[in-house]
Amino acid sequence: MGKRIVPDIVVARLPLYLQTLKQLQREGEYTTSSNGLGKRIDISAAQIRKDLSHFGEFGKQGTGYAISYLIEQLEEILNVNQVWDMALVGVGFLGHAIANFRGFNSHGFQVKLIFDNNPTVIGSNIAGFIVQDSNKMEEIIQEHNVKVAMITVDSDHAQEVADRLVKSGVKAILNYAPVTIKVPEGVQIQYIDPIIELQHMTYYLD
Amino acid sequence: MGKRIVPDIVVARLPLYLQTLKQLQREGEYTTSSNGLGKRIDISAAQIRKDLSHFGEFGKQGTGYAISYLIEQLEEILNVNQVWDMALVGVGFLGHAIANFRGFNSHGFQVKLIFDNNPTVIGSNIAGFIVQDSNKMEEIIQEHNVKVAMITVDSDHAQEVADRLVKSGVKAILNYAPVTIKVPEGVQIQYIDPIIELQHMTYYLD
DNA sequence: GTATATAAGTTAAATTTATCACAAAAAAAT
DNA sequence: ATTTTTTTGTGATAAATTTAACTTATATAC
Repeated sequence: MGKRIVPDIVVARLPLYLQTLKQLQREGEYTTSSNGLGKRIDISAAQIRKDLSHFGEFGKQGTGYAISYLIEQLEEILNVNQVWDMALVGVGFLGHAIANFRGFNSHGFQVKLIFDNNPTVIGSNIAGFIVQDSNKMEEIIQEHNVKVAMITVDSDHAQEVADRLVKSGVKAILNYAPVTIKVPEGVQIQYIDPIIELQHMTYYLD
Repeated sequence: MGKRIVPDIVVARLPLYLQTLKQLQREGEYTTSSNGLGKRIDISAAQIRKDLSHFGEFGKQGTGYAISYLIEQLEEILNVNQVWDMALVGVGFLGHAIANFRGFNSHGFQVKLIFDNNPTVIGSNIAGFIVQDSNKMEEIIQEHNVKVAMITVDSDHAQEVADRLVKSGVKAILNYAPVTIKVPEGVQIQYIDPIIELQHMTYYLD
């Protein structure tokens, strides 16, 4: 039946389900239920079942879900039954931390290219990668057919970098710069911004 | 009329409005409109007006919003017309990056305490702070009356650290560990997890 | 001075999202 | 072997959220 249109808010919850299933698996569990899974992450059992029902039938009445099977299925749905090469643009403290993060690999991603425009860091080795000149970004990204990128440059340069990434064929951008970026239709963008999250919380504090 | 109950989804958008208004201000603008603001961040003008209407009347027909005034008001609503001291627990690469991040200060936050359990880093100086022994976390956090904390320890220790933070009086936790954490009623929690965001995007890629 | 354009705040409508409740199926208990 | 319990997937219902439309006010153009 192909990929029907699924609400984005549903898609956004799938990675959390996947993460939690993997954790259950690490804890030695083999099966779980919409109820058991939901308790873990404070999501109702009905919602989990409804969400999954957009993609097929993965459970069994009376027993629930076979964890390894549901993981497989979710990985396929989310297209992480493969490893996406990523480009990282900007190697300040944050870029450094991301380059050295060992958590991507087992979840469908790996850093492949690192860029910066600062001559003092270009050519240096970070987490096993030679930092490349961001002037050659378009060329190198195209050559390596990289489709996913992370931006950790400062706010003033984030839009320009994003534009160049898009030109190079990048289709998904994770932006750490605290600024909204415009991308064309068909290019995905997500934001990571601690200040946004902190201010969201302080609303509820006195 | 006090603080009526405002949908959390509305509250979640306010920090983005604030961020964008500050940016407009840096660009030299003095006024904006729901339309102008919305265009920047791909949110409809009606939604911005509706969101703001939960908190009062901040604009003027015909002209729109005075940026500096709206910034002031949003800062008050979000309780960032003050500076919140923060504790940072865990000083790996990521903790390092956060400790050195210069962006918190102008948005209502500052790192005040840094903790780790690794004897080789305890006592060392990071971004001007002496890393403290996490065994003394409760005591020191209470003493400094810190209400906001960031967790950058590994997944296996995140819940335990969160529990101890809560015991110490922390009321808002920003968790960077890729695991869901349980906190009691009245304690705020938010997550930052690049893998979740990346997988959300790869759903839409082929 | 009058007409036109801009734009907030709000009420109503439309849409989206989440919950509920139940039939069907499997497993466990008696 | 039958009853009870667990649990899925789903259609119906309820709730939440967004959009649209409208009234009022201000500013600008003529």
